[in-house]
Amino acid sequence: MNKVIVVTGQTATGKTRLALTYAAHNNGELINCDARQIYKYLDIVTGKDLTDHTFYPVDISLPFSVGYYRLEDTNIWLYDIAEPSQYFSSHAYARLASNVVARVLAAGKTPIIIGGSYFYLKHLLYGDSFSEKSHDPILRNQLSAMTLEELSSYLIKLNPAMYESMNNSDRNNSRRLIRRIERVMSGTTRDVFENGYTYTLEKKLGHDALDIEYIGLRHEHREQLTDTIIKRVDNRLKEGAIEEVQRLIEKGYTLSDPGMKTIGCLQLYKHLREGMSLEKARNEWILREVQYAKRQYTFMKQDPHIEWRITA
RNA sequence: CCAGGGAUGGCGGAGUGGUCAAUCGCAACAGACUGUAAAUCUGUCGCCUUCGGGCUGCCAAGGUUCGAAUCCUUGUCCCUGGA
Repeated sequence: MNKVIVVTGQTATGKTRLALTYAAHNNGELINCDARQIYKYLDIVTGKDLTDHTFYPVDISLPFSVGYYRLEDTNIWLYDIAEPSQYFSSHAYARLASNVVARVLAAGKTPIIIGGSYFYLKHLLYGDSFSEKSHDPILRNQLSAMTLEELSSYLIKLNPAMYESMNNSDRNNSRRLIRRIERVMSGTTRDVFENGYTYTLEKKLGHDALDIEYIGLRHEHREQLTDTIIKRVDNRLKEGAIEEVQRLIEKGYTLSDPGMKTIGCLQLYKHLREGMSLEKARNEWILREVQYAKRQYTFMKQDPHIEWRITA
């Protein structure tokens, strides 16, 4: 039976280190599942673990530059697949990642999916729909001018059941309302997670069954989390995070580009362009990252398959 | 030492006699998550509670008033200008 290893969990828990150990013992290759490391030029801020910056492209005829880097004695896939200005989605991730998983399996190796973007992972492991209808930027743009009340009544008019199925939190979330409207208008109203937490990865790959080892790494408590993140942020600043963001600014990227909203990048942008002090930018970076780590665990702990481990 | 300004819940900051346990923002805590997810959104947020309500409360002490975070007196501390 083909083996697939998944290493997810909170940020700054040493996922890469663990994944590399797995790779060494299982003849594995790493597949990135980090929503920010998919962006080019965001290396230091997102903490890409690269020693050799030679990129080996592989054409899989999708509008992203898929390929791998060499890392220690293995390969790491799905770094640097999109421009910071490029729209990316969980759906695109699931397609790309399952393609790469198939490729690695075909080469007789063990795919090791690694990263803390649980929403992406959820789509890859449990998502069931590969609808060809993509997002509709024009529609989204039009809808984004509407108020919450207008969006709600519009959706109720289009499909009351769809609105009814939303919880209070989502009904106040204009992005979610817009996406529902978009789904209704494109006819993709089917539940992508209709099978709950039943793996759908096999089906996507056309494999019979996969032996999935699914690890989640988390911090023991808040203090440890905070300490680790402080060290990490200071380290990235030392490694040249500011200069990296400066280069992005010089390339012409602005806060309207998706990649620029990355934690750390955003704060350094404010420091470089909006007069925020470096100290304040640093503190906000740390804070946002800690908050993010907590959100990650809230989301992930619902997944019954994750085998949790406390990071050392 | 003189003149003026100010002290509000973990922080910032509204409120200038009743509808104030006190707008709002942040932080914190909990949660949501069907193509932006390191995103976006929701709930709680003085103490106690049988969730009806009860208690303490806006620097301190005293006073005015039916009633004070809000008015008066004194004290303490902070800020600005002048000696």
